[in-house]
Amino acid sequence: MPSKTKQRSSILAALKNIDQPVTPSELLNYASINSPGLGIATVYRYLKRLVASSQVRKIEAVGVPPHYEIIHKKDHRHFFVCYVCEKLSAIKRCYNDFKDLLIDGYKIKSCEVIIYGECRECST
Amino acid sequence: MPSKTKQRSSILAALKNIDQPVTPSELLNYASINSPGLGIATVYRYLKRLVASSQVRKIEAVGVPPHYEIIHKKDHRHFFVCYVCEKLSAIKRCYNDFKDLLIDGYKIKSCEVIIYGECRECST
DNA sequence: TTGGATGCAAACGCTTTGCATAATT
DNA sequence: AATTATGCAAAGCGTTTGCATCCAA
Repeated sequence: MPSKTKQRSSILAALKNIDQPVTPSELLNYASINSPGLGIATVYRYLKRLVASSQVRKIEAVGVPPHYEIIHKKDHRHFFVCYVCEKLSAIKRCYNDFKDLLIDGYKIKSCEVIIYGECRECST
Repeated sequence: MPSKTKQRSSILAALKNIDQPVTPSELLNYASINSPGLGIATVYRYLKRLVASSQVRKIEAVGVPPHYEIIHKKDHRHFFVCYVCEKLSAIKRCYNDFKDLLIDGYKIKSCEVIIYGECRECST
């Protein structure tokens, strides 16, 4: 079953199943269930393609490693980083556009909002 | 003049003079003018302290290396990344808070907005 | 048979750390 | 004298790349 050419579909399926930001190594672990022997290089190579083709979003936040997640529509999302448990999570989809932030002559392609604080579990 | 213990003041002065997001190596170059022989390790070590003490903000955006900048008040800023020239810049200070994004039980400490697109120079 | 996909290991670049030295108190 | 700061070089770590192999068309 783990034919050597079905690695990409395992990676993509993993991304869709998780539907939350994940790190490359987390993705490797998850996708390896269906694709034993999958290499980290393949994960990185495919993620790069997916980002380039706007199927996947790369999220870089302070204090946590880069995360990746499936893009559903032309949405953007807000992310939350807890500085106690150091976890990154998507907090909601948001269809607001940020035209009020527009500056003359600048063309907005996408927008990323990252909120840092303390999550519910760590607040109590 | 370049006594071995005035390195930190050179680094801090450079950050204040620039007053724009810079990479560690850019900061090294700039601070080295007043502190020849300054090492990159000292820059990283001091930046870490400054971030920990909330004097400096670290900005991580997709496609560009991490940048650092002086924090002026309890402001937050919006950043713009041009995907053509691949430069990151601060576009304005913003004193809005993001209470509308608040979720029950979450405590917001800070918020970062990064806009990706095409800058004025690259649009023309 | 030709081109793309993959795993492995080496290479890479940024960041951190160990250690000896030097400055500060 | 003890503590802290520094430069250098080595180590770390995540990511990329070269290359031989494997698979698909």
